[in-house]
Amino acid sequence: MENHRSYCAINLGLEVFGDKWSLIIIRGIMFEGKRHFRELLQSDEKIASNILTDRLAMLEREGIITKEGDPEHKQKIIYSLTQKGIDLLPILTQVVVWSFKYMPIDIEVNRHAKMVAEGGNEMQEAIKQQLRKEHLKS
Amino acid sequence: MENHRSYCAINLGLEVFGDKWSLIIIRGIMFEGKRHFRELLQSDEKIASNILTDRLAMLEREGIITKEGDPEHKQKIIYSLTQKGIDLLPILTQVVVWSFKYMPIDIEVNRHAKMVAEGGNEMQEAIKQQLRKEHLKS
DNA sequence: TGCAACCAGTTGCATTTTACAATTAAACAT
DNA sequence: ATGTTTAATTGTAAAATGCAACTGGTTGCA
Repeated sequence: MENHRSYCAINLGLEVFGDKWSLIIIRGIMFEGKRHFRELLQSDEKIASNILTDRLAMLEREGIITKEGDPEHKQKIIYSLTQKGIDLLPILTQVVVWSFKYMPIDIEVNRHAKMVAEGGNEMQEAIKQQLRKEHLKS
Repeated sequence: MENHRSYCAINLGLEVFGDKWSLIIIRGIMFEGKRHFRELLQSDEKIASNILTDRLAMLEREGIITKEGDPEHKQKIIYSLTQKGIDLLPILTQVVVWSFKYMPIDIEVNRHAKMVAEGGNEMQEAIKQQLRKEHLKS
């Protein structure tokens, strides 16, 4: 049996990704095409390798990502999003929209984010479809 | 000068509300009509009073809430959302939508959340308008 | 075959944050 | 006057995070 702080919808979501790193990792996989540990380690925010290990395990446990060996490179591991992970896109998108309105955004650094934020629902659906193609094996 | 981990839009948002408590507090003010310290302390998730104090100060510093003395009760303090705080509604809404799809939601506990999640854009606009009326003095 | 570089972590330890419980000072109600 | 309510504060233990070094295997290349 799992132990939740409460069964409020907002809380249940926050229990999974309500921390400083989880959505940063999802961003890397979702928007920056990162699929390997080493790539995710290289973010501007400088996540520590033990924290990255911990969060990847948690995200896998929660069914948001999957891991598998890279058939081309026996020492590499490929991280993929599940549908549950892909469905975090609307949350990420709204974070971007809010930050564009209120935070000191570097427009150059956030070209792609700006596109997502301004692209509306059709842009999101296009991205989701692309992600399904690249991440879901079925 | 502020010290940001990075100037990525997603990161800048997470630096403000990317933790286990900030959005729980916003939820209390936004959806449960809580305006006093004591009310916010009474959530199901049982936030500790020192953490609540800390987060309220942070949210005020970030311009997401304001505090003012209650004219009716000199020992009470009223917490209000700013427009920046009200604009967190779409993020909260998407968290609710995601949790309804993937987490073990207690439907009874989340009647209001379900309404928000299913209400679409017009529902959100109605809520925003109501919040502006109750929280913004202008 | 030998060797350096690469990969996904792991380990140990210091620092920071959070949790928990008790306490406080001012304001208020009776 | 006295007890209650309010928004906190304080002290301390526990947990999470940050940091740097290290590991055991893999790969590319000479």
